[in-house]
Amino acid sequence: MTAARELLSGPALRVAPRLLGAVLVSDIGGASVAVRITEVEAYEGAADPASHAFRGPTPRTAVMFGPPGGLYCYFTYGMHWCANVVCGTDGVAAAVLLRAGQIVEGADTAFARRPAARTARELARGPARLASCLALDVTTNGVDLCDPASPVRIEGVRRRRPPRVVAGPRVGISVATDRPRRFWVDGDPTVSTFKAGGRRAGAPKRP
DNA sequence: AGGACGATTAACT
DNA sequence: GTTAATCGTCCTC
Repeated sequence: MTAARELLSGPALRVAPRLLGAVLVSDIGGASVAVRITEVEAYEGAADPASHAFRGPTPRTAVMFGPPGGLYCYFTYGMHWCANVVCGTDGVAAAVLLRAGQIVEGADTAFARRPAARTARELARGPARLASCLALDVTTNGVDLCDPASPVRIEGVRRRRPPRVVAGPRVGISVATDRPRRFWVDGDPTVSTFKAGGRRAGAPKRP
């Protein structure tokens, strides 16, 4: 196994903070776009009711049950794609959702793919925005991020989490809030706005 | 075969 | 602060 894949293998809670600062590179449609990851979320498999893999493997979640280093892309809300890095080993479904990042290469292409973006910092601020900047969709589902021949690759995965990492609750999730599973680079302007527990910013749910 | 809903975003008031 | 857009997936007949 390659060193990079080794670093991507293991429980999502351990791999997730490691991805902060790593760079995802996409070579699609003749253009190269790269994003430095600034915000992620950990999704475990059977033990995590918020995970797509919670109810066992399906055609959609097959990649999540595959080898670590895979790219799991899924379609949501009838219009958006989001992307995960698969990290589970031995048939255990686990993945890290890529929530936000800073475009470090191919900004012109990213702007062309995201006409609504007015500034560079909002290009990849949010999981669906990040995916669209890199043209991640059904055609990239399951690609091996550790294969130099892949159209999408990951570089610079660290052995330990970088400095200034903060943890908190996942976004858009109202179950399994027992512990923080979202990690981001503190103070980074590309990190998405915080929305806890399945509702928009505001007071926590009261019984 | 039918229907509810979502790991979201953009555009509103 | 609120809400529409829009459709694949999965659960329930």
